[in-house]
Amino acid sequence: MEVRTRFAPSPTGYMHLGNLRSALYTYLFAKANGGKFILRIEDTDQSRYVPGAVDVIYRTLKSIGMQWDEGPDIGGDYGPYVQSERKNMYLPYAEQLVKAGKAYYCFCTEEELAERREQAAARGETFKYDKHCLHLSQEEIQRRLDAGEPYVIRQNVPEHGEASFDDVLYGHIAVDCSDLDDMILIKADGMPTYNFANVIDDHTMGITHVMRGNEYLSSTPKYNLLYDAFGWEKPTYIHMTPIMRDATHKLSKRDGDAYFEDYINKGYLKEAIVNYVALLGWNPGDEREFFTMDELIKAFSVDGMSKSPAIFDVNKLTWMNAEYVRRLTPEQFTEYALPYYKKAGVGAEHADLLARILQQRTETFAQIPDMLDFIPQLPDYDVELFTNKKSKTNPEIAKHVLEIAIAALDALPAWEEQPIHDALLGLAEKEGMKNGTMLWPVRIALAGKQVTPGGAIEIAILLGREESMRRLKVGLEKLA
RNA sequence: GGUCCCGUGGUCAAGUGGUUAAGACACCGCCCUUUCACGGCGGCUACAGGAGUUCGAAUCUCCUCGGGAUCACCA
Repeated sequence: MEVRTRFAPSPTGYMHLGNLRSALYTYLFAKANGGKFILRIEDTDQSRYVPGAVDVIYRTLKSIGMQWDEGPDIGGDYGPYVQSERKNMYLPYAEQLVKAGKAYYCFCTEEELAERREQAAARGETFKYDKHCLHLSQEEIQRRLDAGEPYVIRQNVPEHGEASFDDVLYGHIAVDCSDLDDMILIKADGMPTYNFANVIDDHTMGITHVMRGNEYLSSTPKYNLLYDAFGWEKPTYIHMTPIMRDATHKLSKRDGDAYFEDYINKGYLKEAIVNYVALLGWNPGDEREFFTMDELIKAFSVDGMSKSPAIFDVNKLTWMNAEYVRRLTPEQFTEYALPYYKKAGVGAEHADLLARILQQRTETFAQIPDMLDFIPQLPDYDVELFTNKKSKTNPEIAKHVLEIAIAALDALPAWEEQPIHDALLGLAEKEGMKNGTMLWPVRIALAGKQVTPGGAIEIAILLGREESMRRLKVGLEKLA
């Protein structure tokens, strides 16, 4: 039988990393088994409607290479794929259950329920619906229905016995039916509850493997009761762990860094995010850490999925992103970096050089403006910077170095890397000093900061002859 | 609170009765070096606790503790 999995997000306008990972595993599982990956939009809660939110889902999934085989935009044999367009499918199924005695009409109002719930709480008990309306006579039910009284349809959970299901990861999970509540299937407005809609949708769409968040672990036995009531074949269940912010909290929107978009905006590469997230809660069984989408499909297996939640470590994501950045071609690097050069006020005329010095030290592209901040304007720096033990420099030595460096550079016919390099290093040799002793003061004078991407020579090129000479002289003045 | 799930270093994790308990990130040190970074080498740190079963337990069982989920006419 062909494997069919589904990703069923609510359109909120953002792609939560936890959802992204669930979608990814769901996709990988389908593809690893030669199956189909279906996209279903769960938009029944119109109060949460966000314009354009569905497009965010489409765009994000597509951009990371997760193409669905059936979905709202491309159709398929099991449509419609938007839940709000399926809304009149559910009631008949519920009525079928009522006829079979597996569900029943309930006329208890929300107010009554709330009151009984309060009373139960006062006694320190957990409220459970008492099947009051199950015992209504056929005549009374019909009379109240005819009278147009509002009603819901509830699942009739057996009073005794066991409800259970088998999860690929968690194994056999069983609960006593007496612990289960008669959950509402159809609401007073005629719409299905999420739980019911899910069962119906998954079955009618031929979903063979239901992969979803861990939070459904405790309600799944009830779902299986429904499958049994219908006489349907149950899907295989695979419940997935959440991504955590720390040991006790899920990654949530309140943290401001729970969304895929957050990281894109911070200058992370989408491939790195996907790669990292894939490894949070799954491992390939070998030492590999870097995967393209195709490689993930080949390597993916449920065996590698973790049963315990994983804490999101931005440190490791950043490391992985840096690895991806280094693997870019210089041209690709420049393409990504360009907006950040602009932000820094740095032109792209030395793009090759910039890529050469920046690529090895860029963890996220958002770091670039800070790294280049000294280029548009010389920072106001302290002479203390000319002192460096390892390079064996101090203000006195620096003064001498700058004097001879200015003379030597001034005499250069061309402002190019090789001549500058030869001039400066030649000078160091002639003076009998370490290269560092020669180059430290020059770099400090050129950049006005202690840490720079690239060395004195690269910076001289980036600044150009005129600005470089000016800055060297400013440095000399500071030392006078 | 009831029910269910989870528990190997700071983090991700390998491990399925016999291992010096992998590896990666982070951290620390050294080397390289034109600062930083990259790169190379090395180091630190873990089986939640307790009973059992067994010749032998991170691995099996039970209890305790810790954490999470769920108990809606929300999805």
